[in-house]
Amino acid sequence: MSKVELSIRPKLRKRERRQQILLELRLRPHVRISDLSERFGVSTETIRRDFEQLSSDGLLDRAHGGASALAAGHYPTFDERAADRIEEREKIGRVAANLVQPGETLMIDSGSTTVQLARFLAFDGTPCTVVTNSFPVAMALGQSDTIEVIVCPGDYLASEAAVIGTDTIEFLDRHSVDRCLIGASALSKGGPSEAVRGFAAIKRAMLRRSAVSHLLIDREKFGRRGLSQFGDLGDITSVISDRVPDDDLGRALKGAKVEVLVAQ
Amino acid sequence: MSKVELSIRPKLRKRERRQQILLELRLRPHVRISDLSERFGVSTETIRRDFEQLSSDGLLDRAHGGASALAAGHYPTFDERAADRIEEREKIGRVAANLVQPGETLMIDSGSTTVQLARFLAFDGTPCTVVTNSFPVAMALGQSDTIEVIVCPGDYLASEAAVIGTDTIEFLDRHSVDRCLIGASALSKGGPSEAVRGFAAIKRAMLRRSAVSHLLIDREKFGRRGLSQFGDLGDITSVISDRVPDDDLGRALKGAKVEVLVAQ
DNA sequence: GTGAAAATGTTGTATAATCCAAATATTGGG
DNA sequence: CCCAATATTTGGATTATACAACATTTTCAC
Repeated sequence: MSKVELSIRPKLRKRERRQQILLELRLRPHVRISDLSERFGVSTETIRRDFEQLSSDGLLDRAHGGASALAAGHYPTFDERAADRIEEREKIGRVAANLVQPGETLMIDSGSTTVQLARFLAFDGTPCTVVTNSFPVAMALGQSDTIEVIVCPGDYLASEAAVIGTDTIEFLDRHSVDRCLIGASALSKGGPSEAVRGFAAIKRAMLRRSAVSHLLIDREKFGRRGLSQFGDLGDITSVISDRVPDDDLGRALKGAKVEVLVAQ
Repeated sequence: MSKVELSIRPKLRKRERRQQILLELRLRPHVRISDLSERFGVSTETIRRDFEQLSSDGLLDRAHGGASALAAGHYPTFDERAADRIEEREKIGRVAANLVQPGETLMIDSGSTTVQLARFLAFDGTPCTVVTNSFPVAMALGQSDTIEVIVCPGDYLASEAAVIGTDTIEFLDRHSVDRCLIGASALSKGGPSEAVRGFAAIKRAMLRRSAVSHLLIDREKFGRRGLSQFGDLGDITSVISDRVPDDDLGRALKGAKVEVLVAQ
């Protein structure tokens, strides 16, 4: 009777080498195949196979000639996000950035569309003060020296590179701003909703603390429903998207007197 | 008489693109030339030329087919380009990570050495709770699911990717931890000091709120004095460095009963 | 406008990395 | 010790990238 050792201990040499690769990637963002093969004294094919498996195990990202550590947050790589998809988000972000008047105070939440907004805001250099719970948003805005960025406290959520929790909510509740610009996982007649655990409360707080509220959302999310609703249509001043909502949702928005801005 | 405008405004398009590249590298560790050229709608040669300059400015690392973020933790600004001495910092970080006991609460401040510490802590997976004002530290720790990361609020300082200010100090003062692990710009007989504006107050608060204090500092900084001193030798439990301090400083440390740990 | 300078694009060639398949070496169980 | 399974190496065809030289476009001061 053969033991299950075969699967329990799938050979030490290979395992050890792959562990070393992962360790290396913790310390440097990128390793080259040629360097590793030289260092371990194995052929490049072997390293390539290691990369292949580690990559399919989701432990690293492949690159031509090497491999890199996984992105800190939940940012899809270039190949994942379709070229047209990011274009839509850029358009939405640009339109949203144009809404901001010099000297205003803002709240911006976490999300791939709001990061685009942040990039345009930073590029335009519109002087303003922004409160955010998102690392990428803060970093994008930080490139402009005319924008003051205030970061919320909270529990760090690595998958989204943002902070959440009661500290975050309390902090938001101590501030008041002219506008908030937030994303959502879905928008239906009932209102906007969010799939990421912990984000709904953040968005609710931002809606509560700002005079004007903009929802940045692409067409894909129309009509859907996320895990938890964080407001109803009446809470939103305007929706910014890449397409006009269909009749059903469109009527509901009109009924709730929500302005609809379509990018391009 | 020609104005100096030529150097003042070296074209916007290129500058913007390069900033986008750097931002992208903050969000993910590696970018490909092909992806960037497609995204910006420029030829691969242009991106290659961007990489070349950014690399010679010490802002990124080149790789075959792309570029990766610098191994050092804090994001270098245009004026500074000291990217080496990584090995020493890694050693110091490893030693510091070994000091942490499972279940402890920590405060970790911003700095290139403390980021190395964070990487080792995350790699070891030592279960603990960390309060930090540094984005890179939070992101590094976030890779481990055994570490709870609490981020401080505050004004975002882009050059260091960290938050500072009264919100940060107040937040720190509402917490108490077992250990703090902090860096410094300099260490002299008079005590540790810091060159970055706004950081001294953070470090002072962390020293105040923790039972045990470790100073992570490489040999280059011995005997120097930074802009503002943030404590005296007696405030420090131990110094972790890559070399024993010289006689003068060494005696002072011994007199103040500061333990000295030397990495390798 | 106009011309010079900078930035970008294009092309061709050298170099490097990938892929594939077959041969060889290594490992662990019996 | 041998066998079978798995790793690893090797070589050559294919593809991607690097680099340099030159052509083109854009920018901006005049």
